[in-house]
Amino acid sequence: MAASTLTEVARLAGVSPATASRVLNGSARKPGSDIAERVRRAADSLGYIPNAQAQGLAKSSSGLIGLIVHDIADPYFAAIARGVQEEARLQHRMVLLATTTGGPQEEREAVAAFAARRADSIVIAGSRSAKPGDEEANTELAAELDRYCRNGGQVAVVGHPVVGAANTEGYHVVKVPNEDLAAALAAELARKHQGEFLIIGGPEGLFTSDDRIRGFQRGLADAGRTAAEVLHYPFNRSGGYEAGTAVAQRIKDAHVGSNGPARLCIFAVNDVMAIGMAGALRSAGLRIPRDAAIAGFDDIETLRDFRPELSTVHLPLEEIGRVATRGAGSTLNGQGTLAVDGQVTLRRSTETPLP
Amino acid sequence: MAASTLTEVARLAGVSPATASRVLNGSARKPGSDIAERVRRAADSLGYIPNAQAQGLAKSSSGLIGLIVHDIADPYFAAIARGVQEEARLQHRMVLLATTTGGPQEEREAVAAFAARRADSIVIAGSRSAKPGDEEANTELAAELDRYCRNGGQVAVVGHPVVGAANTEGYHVVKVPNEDLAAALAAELARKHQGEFLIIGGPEGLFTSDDRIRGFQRGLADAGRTAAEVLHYPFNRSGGYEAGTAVAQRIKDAHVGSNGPARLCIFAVNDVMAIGMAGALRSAGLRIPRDAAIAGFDDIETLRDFRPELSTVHLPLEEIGRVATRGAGSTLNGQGTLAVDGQVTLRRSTETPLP
DNA sequence: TTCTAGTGGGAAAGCGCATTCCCGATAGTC
DNA sequence: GACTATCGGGAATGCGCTTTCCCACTAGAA
Repeated sequence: MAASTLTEVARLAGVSPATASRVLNGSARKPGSDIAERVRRAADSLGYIPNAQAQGLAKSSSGLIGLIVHDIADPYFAAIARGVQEEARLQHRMVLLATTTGGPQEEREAVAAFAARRADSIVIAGSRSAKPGDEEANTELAAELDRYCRNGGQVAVVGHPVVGAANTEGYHVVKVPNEDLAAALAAELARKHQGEFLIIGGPEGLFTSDDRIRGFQRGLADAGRTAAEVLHYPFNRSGGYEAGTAVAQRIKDAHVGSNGPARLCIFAVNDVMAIGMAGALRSAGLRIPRDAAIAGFDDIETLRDFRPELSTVHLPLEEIGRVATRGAGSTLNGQGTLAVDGQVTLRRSTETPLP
Repeated sequence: MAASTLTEVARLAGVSPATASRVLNGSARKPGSDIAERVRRAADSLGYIPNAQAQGLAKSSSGLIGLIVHDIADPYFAAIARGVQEEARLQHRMVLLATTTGGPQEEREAVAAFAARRADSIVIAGSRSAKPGDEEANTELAAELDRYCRNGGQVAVVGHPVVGAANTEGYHVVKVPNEDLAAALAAELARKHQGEFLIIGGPEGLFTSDDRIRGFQRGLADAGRTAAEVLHYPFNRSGGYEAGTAVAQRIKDAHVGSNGPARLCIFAVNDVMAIGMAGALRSAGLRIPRDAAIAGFDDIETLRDFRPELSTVHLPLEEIGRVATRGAGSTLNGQGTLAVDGQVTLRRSTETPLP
């Protein structure tokens, strides 16, 4: 038994397919109530489910929202995804998920796939990158997005515009003030922290990472401190852990002469890296904040149960997901920049330990 | 400018739409290489992207996999989603996401929406429930699934069959031996733990929770221990926290007379509840494992960085997602039960503290 | 009464594609 | 060389639905 069609419903109700369509799927024209009732009963008894593909084809719109993340199991993306999902539900749309661990090339494929499915809008949450090898892929991604927009699609990018993307109508950017927030964080930390600073960044060329690094350095400079050394590691927990093992050795070495330099303050450009870092330091027998201070960025939900409580910059992740989806959902405001704000949040990991 | 169509490509290449279709979208018949080349060039120059909706309509299949979870930001579901996503990519399909915080009613809607989109298969990861008010909704959900299967859809349910679902062809269950694993956990804990046991469960009627409770009790009984008291709270972190505040008071009261009873051992039926519980106890000034032992279930990735290290039952969550997707992807093995296994994993949270 | 405006329903034309069927041309067989 | 199989391409149909256009009919105005 194949799923029953609108035509079958119409026949059973003794009306034309046109009328059945008008009754069952909101149309401007409302058929008479007796007829409507008859159609509805017929649909019910047949267990009619409209074929969204056919509807989409006829109306050329699909009720689909494409979401691109690097890794859905990363708490950062998961939180954004939750926001997207919420807003999508409000708009009676469904979310189409794509994960792209592998950079612009995969993102381009995802955009093409979404375009093929005629998604109404696309939300790109993964961070943009301008790594040396990625120029071409980035250009292609931009071209793909451009084409998608010109065909009436709506795009919202979280954090940073896609390199080289034309400022087409339908192209939105959810602006996250990464740089300013990182600067504010640095300012706060500089106030209460006398020792050196160390920055653990993602790969060079990753905008989110670069912005935060730049901001942090600016904050330090404004506070009259010397620039911090920057280490580059993968932009995930493993990267943080890796960095941590290296840093742990340094810290120990520094302590050798005893009466060593003041405690190091480490800024990891996102929370998962900070968590990895903390894990590595702990494995090495170091304690936080006793032997080093650590701060992260994002304020992912995981931090709630992480100890020591991690200083970070709070970002309204779900809200970001909602805003992006909303922005990409209504063509009303045309192109434009949507903004969200964050907040420096100091916790125990950067407190000065009692002597 | 609207997206270009196959017909336009064909015209530009000077061939019929049929030929263009055969060239661009893998057909059994391969047109001559010169013609193929011409078509491909035409498609390229027009930036042709096939309309998946139309393809789906014509072929009546969509390349879509529907995934139903309670909350995509919950680490448990996020991990499963990652597995589903991986496998979907292998199958060149896309994942359609639905979150249903609200029980069978919403799940039914999600299934209907997936059916409307003609998803090739559906993976249901949220746990089944048989709460008193849910009978009707459950019946409807079962009916909806049944209809979906009869129309050729493939369904994979994680953990527990949907109540009342007919054993239709195309209906798969990924069996998780919750009960046995919980029993094994209880056995291990009974060996090293002398004091009383306490079980923090989810709402009554939630199968996953009930199975684990039953298993744990059985394990205790087999070890000659008296049955544990069971408390019911919401099946998430908040539920665990709530339970924790109540339990903290008990523990303190018990200690009042000093020389009180042996340390309590708490089994929370999933890790997020265990984490919430641990958080509440810590807030109340209690320490783990000094003042109480805690064990969870699932071994979510978050545990890796949680302290104290939580004893739990390891479940291969990503693998579960993959297996479910695979099972629901190939109609080869027909209906049937797919199995995964877990492993009791004892860590510090249930160790006996040094006196 | 006659004409117009308005109303409610149906017929039919797509939406973009896959696919069946058909047909001309070429190759192969005796 | 006549006949059949095979191949490569095109015409046409249909997937299930929306929407425009058209028509019959009723009601109101002159």
